[in-house]
Amino acid sequence: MAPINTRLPKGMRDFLPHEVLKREYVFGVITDVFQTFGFEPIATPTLEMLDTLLGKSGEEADKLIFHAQHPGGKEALALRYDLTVPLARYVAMHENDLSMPFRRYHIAPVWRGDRPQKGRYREFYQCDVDIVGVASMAADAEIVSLLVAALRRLGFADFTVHINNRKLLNGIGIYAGVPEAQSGDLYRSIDKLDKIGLDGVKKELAASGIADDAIGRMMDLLQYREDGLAALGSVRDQLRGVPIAQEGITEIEQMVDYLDALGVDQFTVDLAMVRGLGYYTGPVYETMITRPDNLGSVTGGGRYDRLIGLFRKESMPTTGSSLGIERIIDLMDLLDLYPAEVTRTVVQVLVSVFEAGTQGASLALANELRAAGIRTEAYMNPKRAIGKQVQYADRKGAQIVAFLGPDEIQAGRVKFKRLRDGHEVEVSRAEAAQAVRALLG
RNA sequence: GUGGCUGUGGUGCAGUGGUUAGCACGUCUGACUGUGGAUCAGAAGGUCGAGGGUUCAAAUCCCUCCAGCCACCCCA
Repeated sequence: MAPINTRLPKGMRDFLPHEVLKREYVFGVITDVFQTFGFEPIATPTLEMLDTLLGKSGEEADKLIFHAQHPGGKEALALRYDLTVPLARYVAMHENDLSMPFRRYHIAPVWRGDRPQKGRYREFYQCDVDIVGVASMAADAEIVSLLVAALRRLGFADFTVHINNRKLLNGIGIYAGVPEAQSGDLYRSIDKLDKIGLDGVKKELAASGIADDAIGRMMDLLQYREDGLAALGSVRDQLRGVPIAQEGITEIEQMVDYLDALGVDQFTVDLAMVRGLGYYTGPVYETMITRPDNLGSVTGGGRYDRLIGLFRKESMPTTGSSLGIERIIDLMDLLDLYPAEVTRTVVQVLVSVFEAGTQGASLALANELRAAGIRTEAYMNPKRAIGKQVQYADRKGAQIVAFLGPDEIQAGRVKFKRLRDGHEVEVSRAEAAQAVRALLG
């Protein structure tokens, strides 16, 4: 009989034990940083009503939403596309039970019917942190500060948070005279500045049918981009007659002040950074790893003061970011950032078994070690040669093997061998757990 | 949705028209009935991604489809 073939849905993966252990380590570090900053955990269903998700993140996003229909189902359901839109729904639904401002984090899988490629999957985890109910740029600065802290805690050193502001971008569009309908094309082209250069942007804008004089004015502004923070003064002068741009610039300046207060300096003001999602209204930020530079951004977020307003009468100012955990994990491997205590197996001690008659004694020893909080596996097949049992322990990455043969049992003792260096000790049963701890060092 | 590359035992590969498709690693058994990454001997494991075509003959050439990877679009 032909076995059933084993393929997985496109863009979805299985994880081996050692991979899960690494992922859990990353989740753990990030969770710890989130909590240190005073954020609370929440959870929401993987499925939402389709209407909850549609039309929130932009047309492109709608096309990538996974529809999830039960054969007899009457209501249209979908797998969540991100954790931000569910948050907006959640806040509107539970506002009675939440104290404002509400700071929450959420680590969970999301689904996108995207075409997979490097660092990109159809099912992947996002780690979101958001502050609901604070209009001040202090909230935005705190989010950025948190992102920097989390990345540093994971061991990243070479990265930069790029900061821009949607109001400023809008203002630039207005100043250049680009019609509202074409602002999407405009932003998209600007965002590619790094990839295609000023000339490339110019060509793309022309191809989108944007007027030459508008392009010229755009180019004048984008030239300041290199100056980062220092560009703001020139841009402010240039955009003197555009109130929305002035507002955006003021927001950036305030944010920068707060970042200084928080001791954050790993950021840059980047006039050409645009975030694709449709709901952003103010500051936007995105982190680029600067050393290996092929995996794209590793965090992305911004302020979306109007999103919650789609789910209740009045909106609430909200800002937050998502950490792209999958890319972070890929990079952790690439840069070898895992500490030694992240091991390939959960097992610290493998208790070997010599013969059928001593299996009970081996189990009893395992039980004692477990009671002392040591992660212990008892080998189950007494017929298997001891050498093979040691080999098994070594292959799977266990650190210590316990030997408990007739001689030791007779003497009330036990022998432990540390596989890393072959070092062996023999101790009384009463000292077993202590000896293991010493060997684990 | 568009384009490029790839598809041979569990994994990584060789084999570019000619007898029963090879190799390495892994797995299993034994030499070794109280101790690991070694050595030796042996074994299991493949409808060569699928279907069609060309040919006396196809893993090899042609067509279609499927899948994977990479890039674009977009995004974490």
